[in-house]
Amino acid sequence: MTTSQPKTGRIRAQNNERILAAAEQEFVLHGFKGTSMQSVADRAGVPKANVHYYFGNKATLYRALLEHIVGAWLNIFDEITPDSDPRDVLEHFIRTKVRMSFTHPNASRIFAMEVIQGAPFLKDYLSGYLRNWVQEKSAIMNAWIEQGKMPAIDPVQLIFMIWSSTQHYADFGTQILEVTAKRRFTEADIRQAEDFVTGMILRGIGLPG
Amino acid sequence: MTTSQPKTGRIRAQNNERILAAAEQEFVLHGFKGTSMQSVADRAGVPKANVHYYFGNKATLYRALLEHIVGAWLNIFDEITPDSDPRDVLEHFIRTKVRMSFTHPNASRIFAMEVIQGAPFLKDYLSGYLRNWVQEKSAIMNAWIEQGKMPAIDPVQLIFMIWSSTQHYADFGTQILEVTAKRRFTEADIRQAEDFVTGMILRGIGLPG
DNA sequence: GTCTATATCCGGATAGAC
DNA sequence: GTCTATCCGGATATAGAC
Repeated sequence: MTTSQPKTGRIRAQNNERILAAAEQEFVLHGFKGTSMQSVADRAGVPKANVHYYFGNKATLYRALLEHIVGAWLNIFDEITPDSDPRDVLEHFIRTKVRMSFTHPNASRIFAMEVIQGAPFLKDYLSGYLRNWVQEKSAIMNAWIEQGKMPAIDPVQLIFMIWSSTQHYADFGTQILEVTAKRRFTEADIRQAEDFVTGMILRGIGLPG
Repeated sequence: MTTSQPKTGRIRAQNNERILAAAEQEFVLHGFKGTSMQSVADRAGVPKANVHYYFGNKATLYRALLEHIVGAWLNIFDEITPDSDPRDVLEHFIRTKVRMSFTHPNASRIFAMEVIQGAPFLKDYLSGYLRNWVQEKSAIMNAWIEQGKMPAIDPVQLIFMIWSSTQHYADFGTQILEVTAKRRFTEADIRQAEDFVTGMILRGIGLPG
């Protein structure tokens, strides 16, 4: 027979996905050290040896996951230019980040745990790419301020505040659910969070809608 | 002195402290599952068996640490009354929380990791004490709003935003240091963060200084 | 490519000497 | 009260059958 097995890596790609998805769950629940390859394999529905076959070892699997997450992150680090309207750009950025916190909470959580533990795998990313990104965006915001399109607000502090208040809905989602006595979030909850954070920050800057 | 050995548990109290301090470091760095009793013992400078002698098992040690942290937390959950001035109370609360993030970052980090992982040890605390606390404070803020002392802002969302933007300096301290290319935080950094967060939130509410 | 069986090591917990 | 020696379950990783 030519073969009943697709010669290319269709099964491979499928297993790769299954393992990464399972790893995401396990790493969120138990952290890097606390996660066992066996639990990842069980959740993915494959033998443990296959996880090693696909990813070699635990550190490589974890790194692959982080890269996957950071990669998706960078896509919403959209194009802001000095000619943009501050209110439009910031509102779009905030709403996107809030929504992502609700739709992809585990990505945010794994990133948060990595940073809380001292970013042993992501130090280079933080001091390299991310630092550069912050400097670029800060420069643009300072241009806005000089052009009188926005009051004088420290751009770096502003970026930290946007990150923290938006990611909170992912990282502390458990706390929010418990405190508000909900079982899960609805579309209305997402809208409410979006509106609240957007409103607070734009008024805080001095750019009310 | 009559004896060179204190007869009471002075050594015991001392060892207790050393072990708890070591545990705090280890749990922050490696999480609950990832922390070994051996590493805690090594950091505390005592044999591993002594950690078991003092705390029985890992879960009990971890619980003792969480209680210690949450206990310190509750003290700044100060007395807010309907007669208080919103601006004064909120400013005091925000400044205190920002400062605590810089002075006791590990407490915040352990709490954050616990919540991110689904709060397996703290669910009762979140759905019990903390939910109640949020309801109380929300009721007071709603009273302020009815009295016209403050614009109509959702108190629950406001509390989440204060938590997130203040704790960020502890939980994501590593990221902030890397992005700003600093080795550690100074008193000036703390003041700047305090002023920024206080200003943003008070203006966001509609209560500028 | 896939999975079973296993080598090797580490972690939690305790027994028992001092 | 303190610490050494040890038990045992479980984890990473791999060898080798299929």
